Amino acid sequence: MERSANHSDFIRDIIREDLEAGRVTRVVTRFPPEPNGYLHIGHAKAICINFDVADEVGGKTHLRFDDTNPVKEDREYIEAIQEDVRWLGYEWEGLYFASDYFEEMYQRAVLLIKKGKAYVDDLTADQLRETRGTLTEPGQNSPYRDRSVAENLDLFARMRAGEFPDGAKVLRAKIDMASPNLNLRDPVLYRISHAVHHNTGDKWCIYPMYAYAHPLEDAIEGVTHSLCSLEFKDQRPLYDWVVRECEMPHTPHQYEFGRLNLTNTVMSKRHLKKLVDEGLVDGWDDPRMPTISGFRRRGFTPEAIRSFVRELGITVSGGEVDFKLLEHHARQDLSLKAPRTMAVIRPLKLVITNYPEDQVEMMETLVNPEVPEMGTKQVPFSRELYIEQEDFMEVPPPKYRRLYPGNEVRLKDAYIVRCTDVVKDAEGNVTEVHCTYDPDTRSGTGSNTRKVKGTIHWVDCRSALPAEFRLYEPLLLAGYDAEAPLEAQINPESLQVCHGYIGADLQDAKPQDKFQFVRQGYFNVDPKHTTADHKVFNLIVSLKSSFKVDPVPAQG
RNA sequence: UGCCGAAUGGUGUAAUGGUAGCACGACUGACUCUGACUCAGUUAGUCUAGGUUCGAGUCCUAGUUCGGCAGCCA
Repeated sequence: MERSANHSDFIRDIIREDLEAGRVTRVVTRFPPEPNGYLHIGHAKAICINFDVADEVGGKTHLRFDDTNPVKEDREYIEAIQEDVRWLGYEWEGLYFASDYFEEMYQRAVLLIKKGKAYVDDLTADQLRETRGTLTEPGQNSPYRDRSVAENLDLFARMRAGEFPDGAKVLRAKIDMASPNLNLRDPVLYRISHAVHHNTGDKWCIYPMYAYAHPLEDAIEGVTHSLCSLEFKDQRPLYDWVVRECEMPHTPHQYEFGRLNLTNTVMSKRHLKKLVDEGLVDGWDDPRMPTISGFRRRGFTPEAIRSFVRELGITVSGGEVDFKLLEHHARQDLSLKAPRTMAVIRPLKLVITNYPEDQVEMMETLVNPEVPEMGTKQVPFSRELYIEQEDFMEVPPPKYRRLYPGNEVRLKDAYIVRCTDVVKDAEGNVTEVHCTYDPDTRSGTGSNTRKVKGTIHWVDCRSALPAEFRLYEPLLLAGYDAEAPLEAQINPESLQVCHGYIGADLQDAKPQDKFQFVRQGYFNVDPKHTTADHKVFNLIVSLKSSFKVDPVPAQG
C-alpha cells in the first residue's frame, strides 16, 4: 500500500502518542458498516482512514458488520460491501459480525441490571419521547426506573424468552434523566423485535441498540482506536460508560472525524435507496450514483479514489469538497494507465476527394504518448472517415482552429486536409464534409515541416465499429435541496446516450477496460450493458479544455 | 436563553507563539500531430471585537456564523 510522506493529523498524532507511551502495543481499527445498503464514497473515506492509519503503524483493521437491526438488514449487502472494500484495495484481518456477540452482550446487560445500572421500562415509545425532556429542559424519571434488581432480571429474561410483543418493553441504562447530553438520559439498550435475523435467525427477539452494542463490539475485538464520524461525538460519554460499567477487560477509545460531503451529491443511504427502489437510476451501480459500485462501473479507479481521500485529510471541521477534485485524481491516474484511441461520439462523414477510392493505409500511433513503453499500434486510414460534428463548423466562431470551408487541419496520425466543400440535406444540415489531402504531410515521415493549428481525431468508415457512448452529468440539479423530494430534482441531462463509432482496435475491449478517447475524455467499457456485438462506453471524466465551442453556431 | 464541536483564498487543507504554504478551480502565457499533458505566471485567505505577548491564524474573554444531538435507526 502506498504511503504519503508527511501524513499528520489529530488521529495519527493520538495513535503515535499512544504507541510511544506504551498505552497500546498494536493498533487495531475497524470498519463497521451496517449491511443495509451499498457503500458510497463517504464510506470510502472511512475505509481509507481506518485501514491506512493502522497499516502505517503495523496495526490491523477488522471488517465488522454492525448487524444489530434485522428489519433493515439483508445478506445481499454483506457480499456487496466486501466486494467494494476489496476493490478499493484493502484486505481486512478478521471478518466479524456484531450478531456473533449477542450472547455476550446479553450477559453484560444482565451484569448492568445486577449493578443497578439498567432497568426494564414499560413506557411506550411515545411516552418515552415525552419524558425525555427537550434540548433545554431535563427529562423525568420513568415510573419503572426503580424496579428491583430481581424484577428487572426476571423481566429481561422474559423479554428474551419472547413473552412480550414488539415495543412492549425496553431495557434502559440508568444514568441521568437531567443530563444536558441527551444521550445520557437513560438511553435504550435493548428493544423487542420479533424479526428474523440474517445470521441468528429467530434465536433472538431482543436486539441491542447501536449505542450499547458498538462499544462492546470494539471492546470484544480488542479495537484500540474506534474511528467514526462526527455525529457520534455526543455519544462518546455513553460509549465510555458502557465499556466501563460492563466491566470489559479491554478499553477501546472512540475518536470522531468529519464526514465527506461532495458538491452536488446526496450521500444519505436513505436517499440512495429511494433512487434505486423507485427506478430513477439503473441500480446501486448506476454510474451517476456516488456509490463505490457506481464509481467502479463508471470507470473510476480505486487508486484515484484513494489518492483523492488522502488529499482530503482528516479534520473535525465540516465542508463540501468540489467534485472537480475527484475528477482531477481520476485524470491523473488514468492518464498513465489508459491507452489512447480515437473514437467518434457524434459522427459526421468526411470524404477526401483526391484520395484513391480503394486505398487503405495503416497509420502508426503511440498507445500512450506519456508512457512510450506501452508501444505503438496501427490504425487504418482511407478515403471516407468519420469526424466529430463539433470539429466542423460552416461559420466558425473566433479562435476556432478546426475544420471550416477553406481551412486546413491535421487528421491525427495521418494527413493534413483542407475543406473544399460541404453536402447538405433538404433541411440545410451538413451531412458530409469534403476535403483534399496533401500526400506530403503523412505523419511520421519527417518529410514535411508544415505546421497547422488544429488537429482532429477520426475513425476510418470501413473498419469502424458502431458503439454506444453514455455521457454523464451530475445526477441532481445544481442547488438541489436534500430535504425536498429528489425525484423532481433529477438532472434530465444527467445521462445522454450517443451512437457513434470506435476503431477496430477496440474490437476486443472487455468490460471495465479503460481508454482515453483522444481529445474527449476517459471512457470505461460498461460491464452491465455491453454485449458481444454492442459495446457501451461510460464517460468517466472528460479531458479539460481551455476552448469552449460556441453553443449557438450559425448554420447556413 | 441546553449540550458538544467547528470557523484560514471560490473549494479542500498546512502552519502546534516566530516569513500564512500546498492542492484543486479560475484566469494569462509558452509548448503541442490530443485546445489534453507539461511548464511559467496571475488571482485570492486567517469570522468580528477586545486582551495577553517583543511577537497571535495559533493562547484568553466576549460575540457572530455554521454543523451535530430530543429513533425502541446506525
